[in-house]
Amino acid sequence: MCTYNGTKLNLKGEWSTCDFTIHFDVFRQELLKIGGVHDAIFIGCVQFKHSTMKASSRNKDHSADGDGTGKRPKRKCLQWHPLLAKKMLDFSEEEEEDEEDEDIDKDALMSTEGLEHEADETEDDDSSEQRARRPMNAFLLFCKRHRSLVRQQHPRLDNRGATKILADWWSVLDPKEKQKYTDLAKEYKDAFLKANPGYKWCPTTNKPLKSPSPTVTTRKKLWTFPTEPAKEFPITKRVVKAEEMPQINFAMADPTQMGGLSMLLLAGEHALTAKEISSNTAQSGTPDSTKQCGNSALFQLAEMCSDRLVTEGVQNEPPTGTSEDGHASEVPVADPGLGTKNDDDVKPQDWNTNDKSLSLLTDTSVTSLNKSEKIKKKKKKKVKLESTKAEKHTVKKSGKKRKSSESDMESLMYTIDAVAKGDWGTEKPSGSPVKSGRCSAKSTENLLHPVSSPPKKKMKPKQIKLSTEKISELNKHSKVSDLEKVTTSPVKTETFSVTEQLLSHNALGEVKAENKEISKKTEASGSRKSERSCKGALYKTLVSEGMLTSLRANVDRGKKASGKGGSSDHEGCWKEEEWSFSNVGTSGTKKLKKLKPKDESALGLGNLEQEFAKKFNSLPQYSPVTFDRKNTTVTRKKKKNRSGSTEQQKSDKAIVPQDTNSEEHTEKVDHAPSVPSSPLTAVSQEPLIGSQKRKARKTKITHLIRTADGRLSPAGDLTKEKWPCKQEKKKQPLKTDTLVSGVNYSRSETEQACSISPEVQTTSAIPAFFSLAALAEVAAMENAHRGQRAVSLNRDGQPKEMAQTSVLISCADQ
DNA sequence: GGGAATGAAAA
DNA sequence: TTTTCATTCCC
Repeated sequence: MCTYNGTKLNLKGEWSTCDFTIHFDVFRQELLKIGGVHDAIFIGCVQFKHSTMKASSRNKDHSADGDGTGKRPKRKCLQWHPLLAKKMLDFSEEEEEDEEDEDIDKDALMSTEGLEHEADETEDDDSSEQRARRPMNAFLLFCKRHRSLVRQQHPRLDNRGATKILADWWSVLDPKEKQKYTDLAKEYKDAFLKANPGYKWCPTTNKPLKSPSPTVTTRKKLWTFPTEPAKEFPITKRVVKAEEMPQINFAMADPTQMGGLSMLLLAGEHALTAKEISSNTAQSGTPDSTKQCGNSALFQLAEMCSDRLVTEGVQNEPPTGTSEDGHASEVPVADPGLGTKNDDDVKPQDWNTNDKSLSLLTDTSVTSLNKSEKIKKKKKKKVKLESTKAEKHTVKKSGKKRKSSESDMESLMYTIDAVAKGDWGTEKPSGSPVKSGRCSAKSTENLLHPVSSPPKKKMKPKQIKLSTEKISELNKHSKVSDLEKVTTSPVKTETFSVTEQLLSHNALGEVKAENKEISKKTEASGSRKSERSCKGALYKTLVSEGMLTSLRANVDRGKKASGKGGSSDHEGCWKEEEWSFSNVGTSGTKKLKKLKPKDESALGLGNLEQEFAKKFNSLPQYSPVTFDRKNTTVTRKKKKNRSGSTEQQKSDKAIVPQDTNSEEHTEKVDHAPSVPSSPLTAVSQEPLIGSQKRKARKTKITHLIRTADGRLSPAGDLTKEKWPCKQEKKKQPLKTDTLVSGVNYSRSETEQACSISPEVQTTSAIPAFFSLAALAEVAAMENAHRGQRAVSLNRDGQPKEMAQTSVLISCADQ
């Protein structure tokens, strides 16, 4: 939640989870210090959250009552991504180098808590919300990878049922295959632990502590920096501040949360360095930090924005006098130094710096007051309530904003709000219902953005305005204009074009129309929007992206749903969803849609993240058919107790349709040679683990199990039978069945790229890729044209680059 | 917000 | 041995 001049914005992020409270003034100050880079980051952060998150701005009242209009925010905890580990490392390194510079900031910013947290490391028990999420275990990885398949196969099945099936599959899975998942899980875990040294799975019982300020949700920094010099710094100031302003908890975007953004940036950097460095340097005529190096346009933009903020931002006074002011004065507004730093190393450096700066801010900024975190549940509830309220109030706000010449911050806030809400678009004036724009997507979309209801609209138009204005203004303004022009305009167009293709025509059309209108309006209102325009453009793009993403998800869902209702699985089978990769650790942070084999760009990205993504993707994905058959034949016996019903369903349906599908898709999928012919081989001997026992206990109660002949028979005691069953399985060479259908769907990237079934392409593939690509482009802000062409032109069906970039960017999806 | 699964880690 | 929590998302 952001608090700005009494207005609170509630940002909920699916992937990011955290609800954080930001005091905007503080934030601004921080930005100034940092030199604006953070601004961009912040934006990005918001953006990423946006897709699933909805934010609403509303008046302070916490007391919202909730109505659970929408779905609850899915996660509260930050998700951990392997990439974070790396980032952490980088950060630490840099930090040491830069210590001097940062020391000051740290002192200023550091809060005692922050220190404590550092010591504690990521796991702050206090703020349960902020805790990094546990890395997924092997089974979860398996579930994640196969759930979609299960769901496709059994559209009517709810998640529970799907989970059961997955469990069945898992139980049947060949140990070797399992091992793959186990290994990856371990790898994730290791990386996670590395990143979060002190992490404890079970938060200490601290929870009971209720924070003094119940309502405020404080965000703690989740991640720990391995080497934190800063700890030593006194933070008294901060503390005082916090005390003074209990409400104002300032939390900057942290790397963890920013995952998406960071990715974005990284992608941008990469792209830039790879292709455009020369051009950029030429363009960036500005003496400032940006030039020399091939900073990404995004950064430049950020800086520019920050500068303006500095000048203009002064207008907005921090409501409460905080130490920040002093700091602000102390620190040069836009610190060239930072810029230079960033500039020096194009890729990694920028990244690191950004992270670093962010991290600093976060650490320091995080206020302790609210430490006592509420239990997640409570928080969630709160969030919901708040969000709902926010929505309600949204209208008011919008009205306000437009009227007065808002400060940049306001505009920013609006934008954020809009983004958070997911209002991309439809612009209708606040009063009018949004429907038209969203209509197409809406059916499904509701699921994703339940909260966002009517009020959303506002933001979007505004953003659009900004973008348009920006462009125009840029033209006027000499400074950044060149750069921006290049970057922004293309971005815009790009977005739209992409959008059009992907999105429903209606929505697009409306959007465009709105844009035009908005642009007009904007011009009229005019004035200082240039900076905003920059932001706006960025936001807009982001928003668009988010929209695309959400739409895509919705579409998929819709298809599924439709599939459920009537048609069988054709649609669903083996769609992109199946292919989609979500970072294991991150949960939602990114989805890797088909990775293209080897893209240059991809290579650039090739960080841990990619590696992990690849690994995850490379995990064998087994055809449901295989399982089904197996289950029907072999497994049945085994399964004994377990959900007989589910199995039955499974077995019944699956085989026929699935086969067709599977075969169709077989093309794209490669049969992993390495993989044993039948992944499903019975698990020979696993000792029962706790969970198994637990399961056994439950199941013990009795379930119907299928016999080999397909009859249902009462299951015996699970524990006892379990072994025998498995043994049988094993021995019974399922292989015949399995082998036939038992194609192991492990999709190698190359394969995916090369062979994509026509269905896939037509149905789902396109939209997803484009959106991702578009976003990437935007992020880079570099040559929109470059990315586009590459993507669009790329023939294989899906632009490889796009895919990769998409992965990075589309954290929010779903 | 519960639930459905498995599993790792902690209590 | 039992809890927590990681994933997903319908109910």
